[in-house]
Amino acid sequence: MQRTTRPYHHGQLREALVAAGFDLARKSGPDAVVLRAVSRATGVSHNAAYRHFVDHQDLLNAVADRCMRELADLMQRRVAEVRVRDAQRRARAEVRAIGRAYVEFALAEPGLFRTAFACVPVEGDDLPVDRPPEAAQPGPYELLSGALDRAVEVGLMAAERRPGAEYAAWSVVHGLSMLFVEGPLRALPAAEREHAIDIALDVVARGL
Amino acid sequence: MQRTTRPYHHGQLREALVAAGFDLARKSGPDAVVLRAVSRATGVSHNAAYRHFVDHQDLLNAVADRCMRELADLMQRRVAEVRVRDAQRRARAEVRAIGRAYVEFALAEPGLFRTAFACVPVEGDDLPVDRPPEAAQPGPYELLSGALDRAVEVGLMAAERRPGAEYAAWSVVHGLSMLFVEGPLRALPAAEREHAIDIALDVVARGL
DNA sequence: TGTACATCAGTGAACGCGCGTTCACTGATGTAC
DNA sequence: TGTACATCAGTGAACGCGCGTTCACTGATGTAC
Repeated sequence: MQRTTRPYHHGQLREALVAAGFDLARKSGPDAVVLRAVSRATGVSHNAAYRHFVDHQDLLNAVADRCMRELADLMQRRVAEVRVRDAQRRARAEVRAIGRAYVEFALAEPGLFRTAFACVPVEGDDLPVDRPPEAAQPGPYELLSGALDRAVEVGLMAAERRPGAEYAAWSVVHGLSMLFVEGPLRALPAAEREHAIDIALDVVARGL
Repeated sequence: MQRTTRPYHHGQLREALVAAGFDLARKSGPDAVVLRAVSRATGVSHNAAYRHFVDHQDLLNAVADRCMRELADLMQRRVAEVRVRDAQRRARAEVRAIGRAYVEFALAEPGLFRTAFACVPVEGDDLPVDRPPEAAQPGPYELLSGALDRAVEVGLMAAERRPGAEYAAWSVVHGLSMLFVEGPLRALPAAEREHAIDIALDVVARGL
């Protein structure tokens, strides 16, 4: 791939720009994902990007999408690691793994986490145009909903408790993440932080 | 106060600048609280502010403090409105009022809410220097902790559940606020949103 | 009561920065004949 | 197989913007004598 003399036509410029934006987001959060810096990092003039994105916002959306996908990937990986036989205990472990993965991601990759939520297309809104390939992959919300559905199927959770449960679960992990990543709890010692996360997840698990 | 010819010395410039910043924050969030706009709104040259703040950051901190105080005020007002005799039910209603007030504030004043958390001094960190007058007033965290303490005193909540309970409660309301104010749920219809809030608060109440 | 003077609280012009965006352009590529 | 030409994907210079911050300054105020 890496040639000594880069050809005039890059060939994968869009992907390269998004990747560069992703790196910038990881290091410094959403505000660092600016057109000029992204072009600079890709080694391309700063308006080449306009061949692939209509806008700065358009680029930021693409980067945010990738951050969101990264979060979903971690959640799926953590769910796949669950090694429990008993169906009910398994369902419980999976929901918990999803919640923990959410917070784990936020703490391990604050820049990506903040970028993922910096400029998301609104949930449930009709997507702008055709984007079937990546829309097919389940996002964090779908993963959580699926896990809760399984908890009901398996008898772990009462069916009448199911509607709206995802909002409660999502809120706790999102709140924990925000408070620890960029909120007033960001300086809490790691041990105390882990304890707080455990307690919060317990409370929700008990409430559901 | 309002004289036709403003005297050269403003007299209350610091307060006036913070007030202008507060208005800007209310309308357009933390990013709108910039030195020049604040000075402009106050009718003063854009570096007069340097007589009262060392920095742009310093000004933003002062505005954020005021936003946080506004949030705490609403919480206190909502708690004061609770009209329940029975001690246990009262404690429960107060905790709930605090949680609801938090989300209510975020939804009614998204700009102030975001500003309050845009650049908060870290919780538990030793405050920069001498600021005894406003440090005396209880912040949102203190109000919540107090309400939970009362729930234990009154026998509503088991004492062994108390440690860390504020993290769980805070996380839910903060998560709800973030998801609805600037997160992926910001376009949820109001009715569904209220329902989601109720359910999430129920879940936590049951879990505690 | 008057006055010199230090100090405080503003002003106005200017600097440099990085940004998004637009313009006219050039180099590379694909395709119809 | 060759060639004209439309189209695509980059370049480089420039514009205008608003910002934070600094500089030398001036007007107002308080205080020692």
